[in-house]
Amino acid sequence: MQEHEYDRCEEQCIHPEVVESVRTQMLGNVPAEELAQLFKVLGDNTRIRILDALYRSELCVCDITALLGMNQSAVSHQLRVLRDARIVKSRKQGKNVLYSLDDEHISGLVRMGSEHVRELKR
Amino acid sequence: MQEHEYDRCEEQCIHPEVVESVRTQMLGNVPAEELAQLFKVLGDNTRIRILDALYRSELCVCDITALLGMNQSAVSHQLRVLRDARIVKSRKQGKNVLYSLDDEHISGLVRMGSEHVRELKR
DNA sequence: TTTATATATGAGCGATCATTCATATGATAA
DNA sequence: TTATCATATGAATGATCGCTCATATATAAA
Repeated sequence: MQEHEYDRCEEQCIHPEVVESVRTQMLGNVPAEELAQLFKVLGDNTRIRILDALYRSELCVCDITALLGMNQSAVSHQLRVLRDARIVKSRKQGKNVLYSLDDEHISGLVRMGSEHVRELKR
Repeated sequence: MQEHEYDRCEEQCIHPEVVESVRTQMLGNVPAEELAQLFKVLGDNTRIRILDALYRSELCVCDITALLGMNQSAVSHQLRVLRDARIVKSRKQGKNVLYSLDDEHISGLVRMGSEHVRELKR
């Protein structure tokens, strides 16, 4: 018996059956990467504050800039990241560009995340 | 009338009433930062794959290492990040350390995020 | 005890990213 | 047209972050 070999972590890991079973159930590489990418976009303080604001109302860039108290260029750069991820959408109105949330899943994610954060406090 | 001043974007922004109303509703700085921090932790391919695996079964470090096909040190470093964020918990069993999800909100977030990603495909 | 194995961790490196500055674009007003 | 204003964007920079390598700790077996 080469049970010695089967127990080596480097090659076979400790629980080969469990590992094989989990492997067949797991997300593919592409969906996992896309999911990570979505969370990465949500994982920034400035972008969260923008989404929190847009959750309350459609806003133009300079309203957002005033709300966050930061540089207009920085806000526009982050809006572009959110737009590219199709988390927000925009429409033009005269000289202004009005932004709003693009998807109801996003407010759901923010709400559920907030709940988790609140839980941790206790 | 100094409407000129009130319309300047730099100081007053375009829609002062909307901005004031939104400002009173928004998350405080601390909760917003905590929320961003949570999403930041979820926003990495390796960590998403670990959570996806742990969602299926409690696993020891070397099972996870085998599943992801990567270096044990890298896995341990990411497990520490997840543990610090209280997204996973661990228990010792002999020489092994078994990891599992710490909170039901996390699987909810992953499920909702996956839905969003799936929506975008269409 | 000594040896082997599972996991954790610090330092260093390269890559990514958020912000700033300067400037470009696009639209309105004069 | 020209001037002004709202927004977008490229380049540069400093900070953050994930991975690797080496090593430390801890448990179990010999």
